[in-house]
Amino acid sequence: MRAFWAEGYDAASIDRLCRATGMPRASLYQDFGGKEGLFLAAIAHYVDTRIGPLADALGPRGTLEADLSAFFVEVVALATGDSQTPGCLISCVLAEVAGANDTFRLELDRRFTALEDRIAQRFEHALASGAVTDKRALAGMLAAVARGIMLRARSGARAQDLDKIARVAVRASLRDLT
Amino acid sequence: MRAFWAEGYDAASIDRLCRATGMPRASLYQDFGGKEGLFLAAIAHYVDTRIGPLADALGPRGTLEADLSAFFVEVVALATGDSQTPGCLISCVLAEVAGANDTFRLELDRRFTALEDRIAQRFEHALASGAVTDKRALAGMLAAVARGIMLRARSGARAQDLDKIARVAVRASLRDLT
DNA sequence: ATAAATACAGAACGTTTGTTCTGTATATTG
DNA sequence: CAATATACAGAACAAACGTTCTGTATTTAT
Repeated sequence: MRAFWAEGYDAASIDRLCRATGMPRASLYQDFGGKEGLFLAAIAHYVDTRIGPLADALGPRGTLEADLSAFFVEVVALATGDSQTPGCLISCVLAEVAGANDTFRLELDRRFTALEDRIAQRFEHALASGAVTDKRALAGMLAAVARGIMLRARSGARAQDLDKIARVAVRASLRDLT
Repeated sequence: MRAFWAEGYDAASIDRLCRATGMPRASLYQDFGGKEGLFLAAIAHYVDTRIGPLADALGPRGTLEADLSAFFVEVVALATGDSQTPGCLISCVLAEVAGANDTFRLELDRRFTALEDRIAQRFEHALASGAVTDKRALAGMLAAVARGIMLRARSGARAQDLDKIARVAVRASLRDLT
């Protein structure tokens, strides 16, 4: 997972992946069927271990504002926490290979949709069902900000600057609700 | 440019690039020095022909709201206009290879910063200099939304849904200004 | 027209790629 | 303990990679 994350899909060679996982080539092909299968397994592991906590921060635990802020704290931490793996495996790596590979494009769509659903669900909990705002569009907007933050981290942006962006997004989206 | 955009950096082979450009291999190496140089030239051409019009839409031409809306119309059009090249060459392709290549990471940072500067400049024009809002953070937030839209288009999202996200972002950011 | 320089098509280079195969060691099971 | 299956390390594979080279057209400039 970390090899794909740091270097990208094509640049991470089977040799390197074997060394990184401590896995013999034969077992890798036995267990995952090939590079594509290994990559999809890495994505699944990434979602379990990295995106999971991030979605959990949405709660509901506290106020809507507190939960959204906590979510973005996790986003920035994931994007900048390890200097060897800046950005997001899904937004920065899967998104590239999704251009020419239908399997990967569908996987990307599934993972993107899942996060938006999770954010929209938090809004459903917080707001009267008759609220004027389109909750799915609002969730999509916040997910877009999160992904933009991931991309910006890939270019080496400081966590402090990304935090500012996140705070603006949370405040603006809350004002949009009224 | 379109070959890199559609297939990604590594997947676009020199053979394919020669066929796509109608350029002999020797001339390609003569004029661009190699694959990296050709890719950087493709990025520059992309900025000139695709990002330029998008930045021009920011004006100032009309009201702040009208100019921001026009900007996002261009963003969505660029992201979804050609089904063979979904998303953004910079946000979807350059961002991946930036993980393992310092030249590309610096290039990514330069291009990202340039767009944020352009958006911030539009805010400087519209707002009293003493306004409470951090214009750079607000510009960074809108740039993040634009890049999130580019990513979402890479997964096959419909232009109609991306437009909704853009409208929410414009409205929320304007409310944040007061 | 003649000389110098550039442009070109394609073969050739050595690597590296993803994948499969071979033989041996290690577990597992009855 | 014996028989069978699994796991392993590394060789071997054809294919594709980025890059360089060779010889021949084509253009440019005097």
